[in-house]
Amino acid sequence: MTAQPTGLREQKKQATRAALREAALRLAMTHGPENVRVDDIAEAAGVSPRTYNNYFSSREQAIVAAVTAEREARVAAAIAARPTGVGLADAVADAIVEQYTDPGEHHRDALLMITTHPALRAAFVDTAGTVEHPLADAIAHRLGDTDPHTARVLAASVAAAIRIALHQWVQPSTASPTTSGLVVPAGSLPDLLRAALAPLAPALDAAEERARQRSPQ
Amino acid sequence: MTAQPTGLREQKKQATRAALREAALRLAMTHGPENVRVDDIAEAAGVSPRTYNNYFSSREQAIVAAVTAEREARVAAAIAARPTGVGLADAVADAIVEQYTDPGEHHRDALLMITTHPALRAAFVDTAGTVEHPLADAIAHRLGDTDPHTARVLAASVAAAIRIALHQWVQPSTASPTTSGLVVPAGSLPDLLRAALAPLAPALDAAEERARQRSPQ
DNA sequence: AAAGAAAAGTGCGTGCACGCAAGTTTGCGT
DNA sequence: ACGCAAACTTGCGTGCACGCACTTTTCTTT
Repeated sequence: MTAQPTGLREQKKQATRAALREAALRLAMTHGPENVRVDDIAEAAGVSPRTYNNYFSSREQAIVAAVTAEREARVAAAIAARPTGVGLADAVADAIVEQYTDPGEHHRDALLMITTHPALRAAFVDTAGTVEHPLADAIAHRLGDTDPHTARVLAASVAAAIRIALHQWVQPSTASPTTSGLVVPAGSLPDLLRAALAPLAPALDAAEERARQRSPQ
Repeated sequence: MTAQPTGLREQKKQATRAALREAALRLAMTHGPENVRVDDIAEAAGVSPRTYNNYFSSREQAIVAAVTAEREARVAAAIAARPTGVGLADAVADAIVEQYTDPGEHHRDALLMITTHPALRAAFVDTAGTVEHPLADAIAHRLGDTDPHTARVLAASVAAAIRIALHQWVQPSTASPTTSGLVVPAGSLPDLLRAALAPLAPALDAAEERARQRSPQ
């Protein structure tokens, strides 16, 4: 699915993209994000500044992309990989948690830099929106490819939930005890993700149920 | 709620904001959006270009704001106004449809301009995100103000659904018949909104049910 | 293999977003 | 009424995003 033009052209494009985001991260780590201009990144990656802008529409995006690279596609693949027996809500939650838990390994210090710089934080949180389209495809396929509209709404909602979880995660923990007394002190990302996705479970399962009724067996 | 600093200061601020967005719309309508610079808008509104940027962070935002002004607050108020008897999902859907149906009246030609210019279209669709915070407050209040996290996720999901509906609405109608044969040919905005919100109804109602169980009566 | 189409890279120019450090207005306490 | 502190406005400078036209590279067709 989603046919790949697997040519030399696409290869080079991905190579350029990777070179750009890695150069961006490396320079940001060494000199600090404020002291890196796009010209520097472009030069380090061996392309013109204009080409840089053909790949990333903001400086922060390039830096953050080095940490979140390809995550979107992996999420979609992970959902597709879940056995059809498990419910849609669980399949989505498990796949997302799986893909969002690990990746900080090699980039632990990079994540620290991101969380300490507001502009990078915003860009990082915004990466949640990137999963929307792959996610919509994955959900639609799982719902039997009838009514892609529902899948799209659900995917957008899931993306929004992810965004909220990321937002809470990178927040400098303003653990303000509300009147209810119940405070979630910015826990681990997996917990935040599951907590954010939980309210959507009824919608996901209901959609699955409707799809099942429509095409029985 | 949401105390207003009701001073002369706030008054002037709102006046400036209104002057800016109306100037932006007027100039865009007469000269075309491409031929309007922020300096022109600022001059027409009687402020400096720098002040303009204190109110709007993009040129398109100012133009679009003239059409979508205050809609967010009105949505929140409309939800609060629904009787507590009606279910949360219906309350939200009704309030949103109510606030998104009418407003094009005085701005019919403005909307035509927006839909015909890609940059304005994007800005217009992005206004959906603005309702998120007021919406979260309204939903949280309706859920009894316990666990604001759920309300936030639901609000973000609703905002995402609105965004999708707006996107479909302003789309130049690529009515591609899918394999299922069932095609929604970019209908009226109320219909699109209800269709986009429908998949979220189970989640909204489930949250309401949980809130009811938690604090019975 | 050669030519033509398609797509990616590049240089340039323009308008813009935004940090910063003033200057100006509003609000509040006494 | 006075004056101080906070909020809003403004000018300036810097780096940036992006449209456009053009060159270079890759893919396709014959």
